[in-house]
Amino acid sequence: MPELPEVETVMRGISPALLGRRIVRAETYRADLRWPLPDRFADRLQGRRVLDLARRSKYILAALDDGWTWLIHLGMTGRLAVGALDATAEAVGVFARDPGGGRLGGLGPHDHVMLETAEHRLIYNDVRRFGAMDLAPTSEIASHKLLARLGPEPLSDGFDGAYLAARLAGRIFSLKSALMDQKIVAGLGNIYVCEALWRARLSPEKPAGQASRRQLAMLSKAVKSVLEEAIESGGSSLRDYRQADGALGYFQHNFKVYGREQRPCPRRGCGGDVRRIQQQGRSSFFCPSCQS
DNA sequence: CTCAGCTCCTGCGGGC
DNA sequence: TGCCCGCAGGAGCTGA
Repeated sequence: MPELPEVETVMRGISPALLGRRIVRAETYRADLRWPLPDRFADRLQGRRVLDLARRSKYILAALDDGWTWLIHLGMTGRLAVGALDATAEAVGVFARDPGGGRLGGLGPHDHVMLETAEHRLIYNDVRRFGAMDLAPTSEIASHKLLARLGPEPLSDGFDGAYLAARLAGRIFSLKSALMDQKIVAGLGNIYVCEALWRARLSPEKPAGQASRRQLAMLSKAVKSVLEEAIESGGSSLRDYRQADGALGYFQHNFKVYGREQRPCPRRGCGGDVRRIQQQGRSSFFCPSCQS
């Protein structure tokens, strides 16, 4: 489900229940997600206090009080549902389902990890199990195998037109591929890549090395604004998720091109129709008449 | 090194 | 109604 804005929103959503809290109980219901869970995973979470919550790319990083960091990736379908155990606890049911009913009473299909603090229960659910969890020493977290080669955060100052120009010079692969490549920029996925390219009026098929400096400056700005708006949308609609299904994870976002094949391009005065093509086995949505 | 294609897994919606 | 096919928001791995 999640790209950077959704992961950011999930992290903020679980923060009230986890940050500064002690994990008093932890259980796993299968030994593997995408990869095997660490040895004695539940035991190693149990009793730990969460000192810090952060996001890097699409990973959530929870620093624990024993010097280890709990790393979470939601894959395609991972969700973290939070519910209150104590009637006095703050209700922070981001992505919670059936909050008033039996949800907390027992496990549902594809619930793989559960933990409790004094006041809340948090359940990791992942239908396709492309998600991942790991434990790594906090002092070495940046060199974790999954994080070490990630490119810059798209919302950081280091991600700009000059960076893209340097990184893409001479490259023959497409702009779509470039933005999807986590080593070039970390945290984008299929949806926001399509949206950013539309916003920058650049074709997903354009060879990356052929984009001008000016176009790449526009593109970096488009990436930032698309993500910022999505985070803002997620943050502002956070409360709605208390009783919403996780399927709304993309925040009833009004995508301009994603999923809008054959519908009119929403750009004023364009008049074109959105097309869908396949690139690297993934769908790209774009408007051929205003994106080149 | 570069890049395209395959792969893991499950569920859903559309067409016949 | 039931079956088959294509598709799904990720990303590591393989091999040309």
